[in-house]
Amino acid sequence: MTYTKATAFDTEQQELARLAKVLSHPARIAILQHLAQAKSCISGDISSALPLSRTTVSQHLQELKNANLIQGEIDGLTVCYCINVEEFNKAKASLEQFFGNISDCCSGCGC
Amino acid sequence: MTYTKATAFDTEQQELARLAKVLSHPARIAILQHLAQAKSCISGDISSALPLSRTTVSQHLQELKNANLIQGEIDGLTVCYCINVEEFNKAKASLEQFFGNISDCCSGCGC
DNA sequence: GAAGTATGACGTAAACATACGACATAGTAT
DNA sequence: ATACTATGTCGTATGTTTACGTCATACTTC
Repeated sequence: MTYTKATAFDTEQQELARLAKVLSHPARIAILQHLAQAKSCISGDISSALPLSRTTVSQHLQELKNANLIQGEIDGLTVCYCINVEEFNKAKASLEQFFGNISDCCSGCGC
Repeated sequence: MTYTKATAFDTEQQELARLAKVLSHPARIAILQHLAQAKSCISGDISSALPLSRTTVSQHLQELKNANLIQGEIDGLTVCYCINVEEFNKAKASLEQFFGNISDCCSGCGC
C-alpha cells in the first residue's frame, strides 16, 4: 500500500482495513474455517481441500500468517498450521467494536 | 473477480469475503464512521472531510452503495448519504457469526 | 436561457492481488 | 549418498483496485 493514500487515515482506520483485507478472499475465509474444524491442520491437507493449486494456497497461508491470524509449526517434513486464538480474538473484538460504535451512533439521518 | 477462482468456493465464503473487501480500505471505514456521527451526510461534506479528491471519494461511496451498506437520496442538487442500518446490521451479524463459529470450534490444535 | 454548483460517469496510469508453473530447500527413507 | 516428499520462494501473466483529471448531467438562481 505505497501508492494508496492509506497513510493519510488514522491508525484505527488503517488497522480495521488491513484486517478486513486479510478476510477479503474466499480462500482465506475457507482456510480459517477449515483450520477451526479440521482434525489435522497440515499444510498439504489444507491445499488438497481447496480448489486452488498448492502454490496459491501457500501464498494465502503466508498472508494469514503475516496478519498473525494463524501460526505454523514445522514438524519434520510437514508444517502444521493452527489459528492463533489470541490474535484471532483480538481481531474479532476490534471488528465488533467498530460495528458496535456505528450501530450505537447511527440514529438514521434526517434526509 | 472474474479471473479469480472465487466461484469455486461456497456462497457463505464468497459473501463474507465480499463484505470484508468492502471494508478493506481505510477511506471506506472512515466514510462509515463519518456517516454514523455526522450531523450532515451530504456527499460534498464527506469528500471535504477526507484526504482524497472528490472523485475518489465518490467512487468509494459507490462501492459502499453497491454493497448496500449505505444509501443515497437526491435532494435537489445535493445527495444525502446515510448508513443503511438494516443491511449494516445484517453484515454485522454475519461477520459475528463467522468469528463466533471459529472461536467456538477452535480448540487449539495438537501440533 | 445563461451561469454557476453538486454530482456521477468515463478514461487511464500506476500499484496491487491472484494464480500457478518451475525451482530451491530440507527432511525422510532406502 | 540417492531418491523421494512436503513446503516455501521466485518469476510472471493477467486481472483488479486506487486515484484523479476531465467531461456530462441536472438542478438552482439570476
